[in-house]
Amino acid sequence: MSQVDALSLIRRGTNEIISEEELAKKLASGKKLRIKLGVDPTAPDLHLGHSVIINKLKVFQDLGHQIVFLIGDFTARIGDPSGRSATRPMMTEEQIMKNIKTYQDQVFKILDREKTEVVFNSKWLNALGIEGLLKLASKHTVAQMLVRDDFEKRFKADIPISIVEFMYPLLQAYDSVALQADVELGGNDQKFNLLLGRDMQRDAGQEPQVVITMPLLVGTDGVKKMSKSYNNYIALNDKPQDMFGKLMSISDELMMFYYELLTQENLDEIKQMHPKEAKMKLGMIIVERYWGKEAAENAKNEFNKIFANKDLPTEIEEYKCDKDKIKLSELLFVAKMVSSKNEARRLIEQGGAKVDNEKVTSDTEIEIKNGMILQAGKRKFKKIIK
RNA sequence: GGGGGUGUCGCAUAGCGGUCUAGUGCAGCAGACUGUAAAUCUGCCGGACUUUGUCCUUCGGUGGUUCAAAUACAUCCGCCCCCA
Repeated sequence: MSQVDALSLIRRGTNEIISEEELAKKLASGKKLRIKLGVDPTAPDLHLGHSVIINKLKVFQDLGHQIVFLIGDFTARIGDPSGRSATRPMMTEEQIMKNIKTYQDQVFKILDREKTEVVFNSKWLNALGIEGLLKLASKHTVAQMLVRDDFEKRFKADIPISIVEFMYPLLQAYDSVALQADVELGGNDQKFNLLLGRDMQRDAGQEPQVVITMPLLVGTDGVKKMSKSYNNYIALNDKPQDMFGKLMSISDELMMFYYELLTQENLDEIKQMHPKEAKMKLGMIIVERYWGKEAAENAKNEFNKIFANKDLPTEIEEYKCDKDKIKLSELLFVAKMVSSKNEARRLIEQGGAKVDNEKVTSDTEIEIKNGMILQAGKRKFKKIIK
């Protein structure tokens, strides 16, 4: 592949490349470049938002460069006290190890494991010691840190910023030095930290890394960035059907962004399609990527079955009930279809509860029949067995 | 170390002795409409029950004042600002 092609492939969907000339130069050197992505294993799973960057790593990997997947086990252990919430409880070693495992499982659905270098930043950060840390800190000023947009906003709004948060960018930048990264990828919100890596590498006498930022993927609500804490995310290990269903629930407008950031499809062609068809196709592409073609087909068929034809799902979770008669609200509650009996009563009053596809609008005692189907809202089903 | 603020239902805000389970917005849930879209509209949105009413539990923690406290007081904790 020519260098120009490679560059345009890399450029696709990116937010910013700092700088393109440097990247072109690095590519031209013919050297196998070291491409860094750092992730703190603070959440148990990755979602489509993360996958935007991982897909970009894949592009580099296919071009023959060395992917360095950095797991921030050290930084996770300290616990990033993000935003206004009080200090987050530190994560236990056990949690971190578990998260690391799932992270790897998910990342290697996209990347080639054999060709990926996995590193842990505790290796050099533990060795750094207080002296090393202070040395890093001494080269940077509070004013520099406050340049960072979110720090500045929070500072002005009198929202606390912990000292540890100030240290974070330093540690992340130091990771780049330790790894001698040629390129580092990150979300748009990481720009400051990534740039700091350049400075620190320069100080250390290294050639500064090229920084590539990717736009943040907007969550399924269509407003906020995709994040577990906003509960607007599609996890990479979501079941095929959930994944498909969540993708179908996004707005048409958002769908185009997803196409742009998550696929290689020709956007003009997609615009010609009926929105529903286009969304179906998107669902297929994404689900197939993580679960295979067969699972994707099944997810699509199941979707049509339940929502378009209003049929029952093929597989329904069972709940064993040993009573003969039970109040409907009670049953909904004990079968864990609602979180409280009041919620069950509300559901019933509003016509969201169905027994064997018959709407039940009063909370009466019902007879338990083996194999009867209980439905709460549009998407929750349980089969009651005796 | 001194001074001044502030802490309310998932989030943001209102309430500043009884009418407070607490108003509003966002989020969430259900229904209608649909393409399970989105937008819109309607209802709900602490828990329990012998359910049109009753009881229990919330306004950072604790303790007291009062017939009565989210509201006033004391104290502790967290956070912010100013001075040093």
